[in-house]
Amino acid sequence: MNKCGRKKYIKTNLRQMTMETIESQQDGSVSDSVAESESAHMQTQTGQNSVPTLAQVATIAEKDESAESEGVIDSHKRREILSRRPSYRKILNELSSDVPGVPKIEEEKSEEEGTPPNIATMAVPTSIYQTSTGQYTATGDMPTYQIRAPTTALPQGVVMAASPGSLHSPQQLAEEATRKRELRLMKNREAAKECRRRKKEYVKCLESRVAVLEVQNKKLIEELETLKDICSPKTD
DNA sequence: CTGAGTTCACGTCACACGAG
DNA sequence: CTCGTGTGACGTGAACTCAG
Repeated sequence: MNKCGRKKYIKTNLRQMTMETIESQQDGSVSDSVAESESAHMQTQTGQNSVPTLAQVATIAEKDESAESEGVIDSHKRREILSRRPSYRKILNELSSDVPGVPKIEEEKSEEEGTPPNIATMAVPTSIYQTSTGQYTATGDMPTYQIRAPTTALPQGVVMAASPGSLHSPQQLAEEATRKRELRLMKNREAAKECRRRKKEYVKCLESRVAVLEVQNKKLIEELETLKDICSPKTD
């Protein structure tokens, strides 16, 4: 518990710092160009994933003090700023159109398994699911939509759609609402997993691109030095 | 060994955005 | 306009590392 508290403290402050950086970058001119957005986006990414150094943490602590004196900063405003950035997939796909070496992130859905596309999100989970209300396994206290859903490729929403005419009593309506919510949560769960996978892929792509560009840069510098040597007058 | 710090993966919520 | 999807943000737990 304390662990988490501390961790949250650091994480939250780091995030805040990152956001402040973004805000200061975009200050006055909310970026409408892709390039600007990209840089801001990248900062967030690295900010989120990198480890704060001691100095950073110290800075964070200082910032936190001032932040406390200011009170709670409008998180909605930050959200707005952050959410206007293009998704990393868009960025990468734009990059890939410019740079041939950069692969696109497509909705391949691991086609090597040869599974129909609509099965991907529907793969009936055999592992334990965790919800905010507790845990339930595939064999245990499963949500109704999983129990009833046959293992077909049909989306569960379709499978479980109750005939509209049969939903009259408040209880049935409540059940339907719960079922819809569970379904949405399950889909979102899967979507989040897929999203993280793509994000990792995206980061790897960027890292490899950096490596390539560094090599390229090094070569160009060497070439420049060589040319300088050739062109420079050999007096002395 | 233990506590603190870090990293990673996950589930959920909120929201933007595109399709119909 | 509504709905479904993608993704950033957030909170959490587990696993790992490391200094004392």
